[in-house]
Formats: sequence, C-alpha cells, structure tokens
Amino acid sequence: MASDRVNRDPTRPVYVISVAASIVSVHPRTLRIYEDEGLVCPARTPTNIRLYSEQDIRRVLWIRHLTRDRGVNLAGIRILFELEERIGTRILESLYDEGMEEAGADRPETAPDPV
Amino acid sequence: MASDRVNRDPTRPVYVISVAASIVSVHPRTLRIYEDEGLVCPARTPTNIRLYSEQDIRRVLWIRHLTRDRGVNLAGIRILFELEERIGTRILESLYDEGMEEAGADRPETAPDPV
DNA sequence: AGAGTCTTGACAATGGCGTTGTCAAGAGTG
DNA sequence: CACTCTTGACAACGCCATTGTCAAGACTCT
Repeated sequence: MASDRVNRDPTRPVYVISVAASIVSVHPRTLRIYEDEGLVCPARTPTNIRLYSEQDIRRVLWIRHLTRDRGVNLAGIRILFELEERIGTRILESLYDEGMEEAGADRPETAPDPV
Repeated sequence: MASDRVNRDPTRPVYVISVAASIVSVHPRTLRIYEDEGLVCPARTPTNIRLYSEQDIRRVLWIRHLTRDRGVNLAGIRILFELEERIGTRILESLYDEGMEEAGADRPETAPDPV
C-alpha cells in the first residue's frame, strides 16, 4: 500500500476523505476545515465529493507535523506556505526533513509541493 | 522621541518593561510571556529588572505584527525565528516589509535581528 | 429497488492558548 | 517615609483547533 502510494502520479486525485483522513491520522472534519482555511485544495468529483491526491496528502502531513508536533496554528501554517511559494521549497524542505526525523515519521522523498 | 529611538545603539538595553510595553502597545504581562517562551531575551540589571534594547523592540514589533495582524501563534513565531536564524534575514525581511506596509505601521530600516 | 454506508455542509462541545488582570513582596525614586 | 514600579505567580476570559453530531443526499452492493 505504502509503495503503491509512492509510485503513483502524485497529483492524481484518488482518495476520498475518509481514506485520506486515515492515511494522515486526522479527523475528516479537520480536513474540511483545512480546506475551508485554504491550506489544502482537494479536487472535486462532478457530484462534489472531495478527492485527495498524493500531493495533498503530503501537504496535510506537513500541516499535521507543524500543528501537532510544533504547535503551530493554522495562521502560522498559512504564513509558512506563503514563504514557500515566495522563496521556493529549498528552505522549508530542510526544516521539514529535520522536523520529520524528529517526529520519527516516514520520510517522503520530497517536500510537499504547493497545491 | 521616535528619532531618538532610531539613532541610538540598537543593542543597548535602555527601556524598562513599562516603557517597552508602551512603545510596542502591548501589556507588560505579555512581554514577560514572550520572554518565558524564549521569543525575546531582554537584558537584566543586577537587581533583575528587565531592560529592552531597540533591537528587542523591533523583535517584539515583528511578533506583534504576526500575532495581532496575521493571527500567528507563539509556536508559529518560534518556527519563523528558527527559519530566520537558519536561512538569514533576507526572506523574512521581505515578508516583514510587506506585512508592515499592509498594517500601515512605521517601517523600520532593517528587519529584527536575532536576539 | 432496497438496504446500508459514506459524504456533504453546518451546528455544537471541549480543551488549550494568548492576552489581560490581580496581588504580595521587593526595588527604585524623590 | 511615601509612592510608584517591577518581579514572579495565580486566575479569568475570549478565541482557536479538534472532534462530535446530524439531516439530506450520494454511492455501493445485493
């Protein structure tokens, strides 16, 4: 499963919200709020169902690391994402790698890409 | 007064907490908490009185901008300061300038230096 | 078609955080 | 000495993030 996740097109929207929530270990309600706050933007089916891509998952993992492990609030995360877009990913990538190592989580190959 | 502030040695600890709090428009209690959280480190007199430098003031102004205007919490600010130390001040400087312009506040000549 | 499950958007509860207030004891100033 | 300010610490309150709940609709399977 984990290797399937890694090998697929990371931008393809494939996970419904319950699956995404399980992968990321977060409440579905929380995912909806992250979307409301503009922190992640899953695709929508013609019937308005959310589908998350691998890229979305990585982005949410990054959000979770910051909120749960570093105590950053959503406004802070927004600032960090703005920095990422403004400056590029080199900076946050190194912070992310260090942060994930500290958290003991799996280490993705790249930092989350902007949605 | 404002021009006196600008012309003095920015690292010299000269303001007691009530004055610093007035300059920055923040409660003294809040300044103590920022210190407790390690976000700013004012000097101490031999009798343990806090003295804030111009540099400290700038740092707190930056913190206030982020907390009050952008809604970032203290953990988020800590992350941003870590970034600043890690990467240098070029990045946050541009964000700071933009943020201060948006807030309509006075624009300092440089970004806050690390304490 | 029907039954069961999942998803949606929206209202609500709860714990934690940030700011402010308060206070006793000590320090500083005139 | 009298008054004011500072210290560290306890407390109150509003806001935020997460979670729970629910009615209606969508989806899946038999």
